[in-house]
Amino acid sequence: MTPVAQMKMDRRKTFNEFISRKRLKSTKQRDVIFEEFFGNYMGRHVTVEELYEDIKRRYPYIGFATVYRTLKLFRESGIASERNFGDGKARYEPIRDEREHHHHMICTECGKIYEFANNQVESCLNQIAKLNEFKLENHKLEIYGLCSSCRGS
Amino acid sequence: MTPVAQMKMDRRKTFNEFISRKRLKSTKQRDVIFEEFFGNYMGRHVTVEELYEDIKRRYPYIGFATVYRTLKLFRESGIASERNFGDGKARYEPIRDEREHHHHMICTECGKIYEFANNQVESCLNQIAKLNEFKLENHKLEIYGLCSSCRGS
DNA sequence: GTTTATATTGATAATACATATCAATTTCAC
DNA sequence: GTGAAATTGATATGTATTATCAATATAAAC
Ligand SMILES: [Zn+2]
Ligand SMILES: [Zn+2]
Ligand SMILES: [Zn+2]
Ligand SMILES: [Zn+2]
Repeated sequence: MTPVAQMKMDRRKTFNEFISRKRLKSTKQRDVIFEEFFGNYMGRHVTVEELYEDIKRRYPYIGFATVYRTLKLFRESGIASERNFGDGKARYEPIRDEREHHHHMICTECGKIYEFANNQVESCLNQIAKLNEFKLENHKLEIYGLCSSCRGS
Repeated sequence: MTPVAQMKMDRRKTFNEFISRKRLKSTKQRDVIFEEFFGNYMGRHVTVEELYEDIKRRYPYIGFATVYRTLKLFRESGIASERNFGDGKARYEPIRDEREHHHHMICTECGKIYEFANNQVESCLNQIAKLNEFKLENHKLEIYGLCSSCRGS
């Protein structure tokens, strides 16, 4: 089994456990949205609208609100992250590796999103929180600017 | 003259220059909003609604949209920063010192906003951008968690 | 000071994204 | 299968922001 397929299976397991722990129900719609999200949007940052339009083509009976609600469930269960890059639209990305933690560079010209991780920054933030007696729960770090393609033009 | 008063005068000058450079007009409303914003909200992070409610008490003739538009002008002219801390409401803060650059810690319990600055983080971000051939225009860094008062409870 | 062109204003409508409502339907423990 | 409870999809509502526009204020030209 490929690592990606393995990962997808792990997320499915996590989600199923979440569903049963919370006494929720598994439905056809949730299955479809899971498959679409973890099948086609690995490493991407999709808006609810985009995912809905995508799914609607093959599953026109699936409603808008259901996609919203399901992505929220994905987030709650810890298999997806919600991101917000200042354009007013929430974006979701599948969590690939629980230990993986990354931030984003967003090109203000073409809108492309790049990812990066940096241990030094992370430890700095922990230190800063500690210094201020602040219990760090999470943090948000984004770089906005021009990507290598766009800065040349 | 106190440093704060001096700073306020500097911002006023910058704004006036912006107004005349862009061939805009100075109005009674803009004066009132400037006075209120730079008089009572130094070091704070005020929402449009809050500022509007505050101003309305003494200047009921000033409209909602005007406050929105004026804060946007403050931002464009470089005398105010717009911030967004994930509650869906834009916040504005007077820029105290052009060289000053800071980020925020937001308490998820009481909503209090703390400021911090850190040179090491800044140089890390510059390096990261450079490494990815990314032309850094600006960046956003926030720490969410519990402040010292709230973590104790 | 008067005229005139243009920017501004405030009330309100419109937009955009997200959430709430609710009757009909589906799921699942029994 | 039965019934309680969750889910669904269509739609309404909420919330923050922006657009519209006629009336007004400003400032430059005269
Ligand atoms: Zn680009
Ligand atoms: Zn990402
Ligand atoms: Zn607190
Ligand atoms: Zn600040």
